[in-house]
Amino acid sequence: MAKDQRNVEAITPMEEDFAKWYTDICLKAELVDYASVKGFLILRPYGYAIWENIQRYMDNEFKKTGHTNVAMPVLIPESLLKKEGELVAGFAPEVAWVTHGGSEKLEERLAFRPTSETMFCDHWAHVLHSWRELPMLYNQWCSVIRWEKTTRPFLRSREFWWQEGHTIHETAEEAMAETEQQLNCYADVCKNALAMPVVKGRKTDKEKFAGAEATYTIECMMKDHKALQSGTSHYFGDKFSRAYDVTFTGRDNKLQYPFQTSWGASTRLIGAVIMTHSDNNGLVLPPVIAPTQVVVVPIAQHKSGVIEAATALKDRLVKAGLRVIMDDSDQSAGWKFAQYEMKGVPLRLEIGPKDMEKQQCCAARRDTGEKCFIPLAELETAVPSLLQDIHDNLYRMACENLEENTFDMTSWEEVKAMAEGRGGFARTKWCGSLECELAMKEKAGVSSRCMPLQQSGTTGKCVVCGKECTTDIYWGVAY
RNA sequence: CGGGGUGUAGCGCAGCUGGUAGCGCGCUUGGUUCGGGACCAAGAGGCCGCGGGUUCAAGUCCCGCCACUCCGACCA
Repeated sequence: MAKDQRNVEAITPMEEDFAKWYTDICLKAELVDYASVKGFLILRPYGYAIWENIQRYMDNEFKKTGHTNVAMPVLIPESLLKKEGELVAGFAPEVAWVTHGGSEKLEERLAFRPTSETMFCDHWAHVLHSWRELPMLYNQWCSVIRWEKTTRPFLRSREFWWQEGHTIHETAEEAMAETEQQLNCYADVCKNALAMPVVKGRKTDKEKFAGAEATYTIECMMKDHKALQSGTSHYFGDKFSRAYDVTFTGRDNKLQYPFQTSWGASTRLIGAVIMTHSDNNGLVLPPVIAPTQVVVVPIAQHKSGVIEAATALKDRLVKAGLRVIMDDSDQSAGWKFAQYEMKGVPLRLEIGPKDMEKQQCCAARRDTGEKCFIPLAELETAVPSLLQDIHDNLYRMACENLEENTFDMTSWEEVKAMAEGRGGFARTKWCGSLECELAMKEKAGVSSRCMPLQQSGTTGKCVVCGKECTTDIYWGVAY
């Protein structure tokens, strides 16, 4: 009836079709729109506001550890891009090229950056002279283009927005420490801002970044038990320095090559947040990144004093430092409830004539749907504390999902059964050979996610070949 | 790149065997409503994805293309 008439507004339940559920949320929570070029996205105001909050939070963290922001050009001359062989080989199939300037054909093709290592190296080759100038701790916020074959909002698009940190250091140890520090930074951001637990680990040679000596990753588990790589940190050694001839005079007065890192996290994090917390009523946002943390809905707003009471509520919370809106539009209260649930607003406050009499308002949590009454006198303490509870609860539920769907396994047959069933992460022993890694993909249908930083230290048998080995590794089906 | 699905109003769709479009939601205006997706009335809104063909006549049949989407392969 009324419900049926509203079907247009409803989203596909995740149990029915997880992929459809996901894109429904992206569109109906008004995060994105499809652009006119395949694989390109428009971040709508609400989606961009989420990204801005993630950006602000991360940028602040980067600055705490001495990083500064820079801006590099979007175009890379072909000759520059090709100086480091592995990087070119890795990215060649997905580089977009500019071939004309106005009506004239260019002498040399220009690549739209798929990542900016080459330009940072080129720049450092110009400006770096002495060990005294090290380390150089740079970051840039930008978009990059990779010509992906299949695309999905936030998870894989041909253009995406991200930050890429690039640093050079005097010693390998320092660069390694930086790589690790930034991996931990990402994990902390996930926990404290996005309420997402991660598995920290190192990628196998097969899965590591083109040209890197070591790639570290944070892997998240989505509600469908698939893995999403949500951030990476790379250690390059002096490989790029040598390829691009970046040198400095060391303390010993000899010419040396600096050691380099890069690390990145993108708008994919928004996809991760969606698939970690959201439900069949729509988006669920952690309070730290929610553009609107509290929505005030006046009830029976035509009655005298209600709008004023709702406005006062909003003003007090804004003054307390929260992001709050009050919706006195002509929609029915029920419509507003559903609408702000769709948009993932963490907390809704209702105030009507009955509440005004009792000097209270009604609070409804987005995460659990629970309602409670807050005495108006306690507003400024009760609301922030509720928001904190919501964050903690989201994190706790995401941890449960990760833990309950991570399994210790000893044979590829078990892993296969899991992958084909409810999914999840399989934690096994691995001998370290490419053959066994490939076999897991072929036989069990999973790819290696990472070798967790926390290794058990025990000895066991490789999940494929049965050889004695010590390395713990995670496998899963990935986005 | 391979396989499937879908393109008709802003959104979701109907339109059987050809006769140049319809429903619901949304939108606009006015009124009554408001504690879980309100109701009444009057309106506005269409190169039926694009290009060819067949036909007196094409949303409908045929061919080609494009876009979106799902599943693989590939892939930060």
